[in-house]
Amino acid sequence: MERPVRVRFAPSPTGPLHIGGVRTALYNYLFARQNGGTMILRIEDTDSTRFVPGAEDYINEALQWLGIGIDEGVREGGNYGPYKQSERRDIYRRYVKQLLDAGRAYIAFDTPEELDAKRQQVPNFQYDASTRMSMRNSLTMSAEEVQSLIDAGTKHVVRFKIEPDHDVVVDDLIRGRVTINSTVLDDKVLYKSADDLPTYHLANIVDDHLMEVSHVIRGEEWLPSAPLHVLLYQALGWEDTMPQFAHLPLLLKPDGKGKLSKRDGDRLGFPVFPLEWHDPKSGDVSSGYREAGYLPQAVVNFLALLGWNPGDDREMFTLDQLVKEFSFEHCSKKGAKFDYEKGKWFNHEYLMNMPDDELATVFRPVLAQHVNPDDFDADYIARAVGLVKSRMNFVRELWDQAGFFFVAPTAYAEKDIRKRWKPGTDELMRQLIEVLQGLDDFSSKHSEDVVLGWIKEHEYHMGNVMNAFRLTVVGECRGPHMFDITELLGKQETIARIERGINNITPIDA
RNA sequence: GGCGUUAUAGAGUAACUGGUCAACUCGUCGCUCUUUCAAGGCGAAGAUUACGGGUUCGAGUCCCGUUGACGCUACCA
Repeated sequence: MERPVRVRFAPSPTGPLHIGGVRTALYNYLFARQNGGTMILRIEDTDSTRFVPGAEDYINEALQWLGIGIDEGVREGGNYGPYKQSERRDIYRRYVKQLLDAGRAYIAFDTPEELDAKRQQVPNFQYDASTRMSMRNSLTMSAEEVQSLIDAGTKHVVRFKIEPDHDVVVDDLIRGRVTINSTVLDDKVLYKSADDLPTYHLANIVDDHLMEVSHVIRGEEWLPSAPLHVLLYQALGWEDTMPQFAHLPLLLKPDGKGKLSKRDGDRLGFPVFPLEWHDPKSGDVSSGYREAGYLPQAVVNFLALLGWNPGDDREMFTLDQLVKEFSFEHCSKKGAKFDYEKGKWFNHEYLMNMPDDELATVFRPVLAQHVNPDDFDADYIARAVGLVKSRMNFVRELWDQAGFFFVAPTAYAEKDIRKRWKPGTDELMRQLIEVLQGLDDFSSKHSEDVVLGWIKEHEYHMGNVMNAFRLTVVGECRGPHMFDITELLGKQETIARIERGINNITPIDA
């Protein structure tokens, strides 16, 4: 009964991959890797009306960025292709015919308009055993009549014929045994007339069977249709190899109610997509985690913990560690409100723990927006970044914190001038230049000793001197340890900045 | 409306098959370090475990009911 583990992530190319979809992909990947199994990427493009160009590439790029590797798919190939549903029409037709021949499905001629009208006049109308005999279908018409309509090119769909009053059981790896009575299920359309393609339900079951999928790991929104899928497996005679199901809790809006959506990102100011997305139709741009300065490891770690836990207090995990630790037993059943603040914290942690030279590499593109990075030594950039990394959550914020290492201040914070630059401060700074000028060793430790000694000797006010000093060098009163800054800047540049400050800063009367 | 899922501090989660003051992280607030801003360290506030019954010596953990939330209810996935 033990089958090789084969799982699939099966998104629709109807837009950018949603962050909730990313998590589903991640869990599939973790489970596959953990069991030495295969991760399949199947493109479910059976809704031709919602197809969005570029969406498929986006999915591939996003998964790649996050390190979620695919073993079989449109790009990767494999022995179970094609991996795009629109290229599997003939396969689906074969099984629709099988169902039709076996009397498990039937042809229906009711138009969408007729169905709408029916739903208008009959409250809670459902196309099922109780109503199907009053509709226009192959169950209520003669074979000749049906054939002639088909020959005349009349649009029609194929519906699954559900026998009422059967308890359908779904054994879910996360939720346990779920039982639904077949009476509440409707005769789902399996094959659409509109675009000559199957619906999700049929395509899904056929593909999962043919691709020998062992575990279906998907969002909770599919739980209500899982019984239908079980019935389909039975009708097709595939019950013995039916995959095991695991329905994941949904990602909810951080504040209010409902599923996390694209709009929440716009409204609350955080990305809900892994990568930036330019909508080809509307031209709208949606922000992405990558562009916002997130590290893929941080996004993966953050997402993994939304709906799963290791069973203890640990929360920092690499992808490989997650592969080892993941389990359905520790998946939560409750929808998780999207906690963006915690996401920021994860990114902060990852950034903090990154070696300075690596951080400098990620920072380079941001730096290039302001100066030419080649004008600076790689080591210089790394050290500058290392000094400020504790005070940011995103790579782009590195410029706000470390910009003064690359461009001398041209403006000075008014608030700080008001507080720290009094009449006479310029004279103090001239003396400071003298002191610094005399230093042969400009290291942080040594210059600190000397300058502090000088301040004590003259009984100057420590805060006033140091902050005025900082003002000339940084442009405002914030940043890392003062002498770490001057060590990196060097003697010449430090003194030049003090001089510039003396010439450009004038006291503001309170 | 129907069906299903679900319910532990503001948020994410712990608490093995019922047994010490319900734990951890994020966030919030305070203190500390410091020449500044962070980080770090220390600490605080915050939960009658949705509500109501029951079983039991004992229930967040078991049973019944109620309510809320979420999902599905398309020729969308």
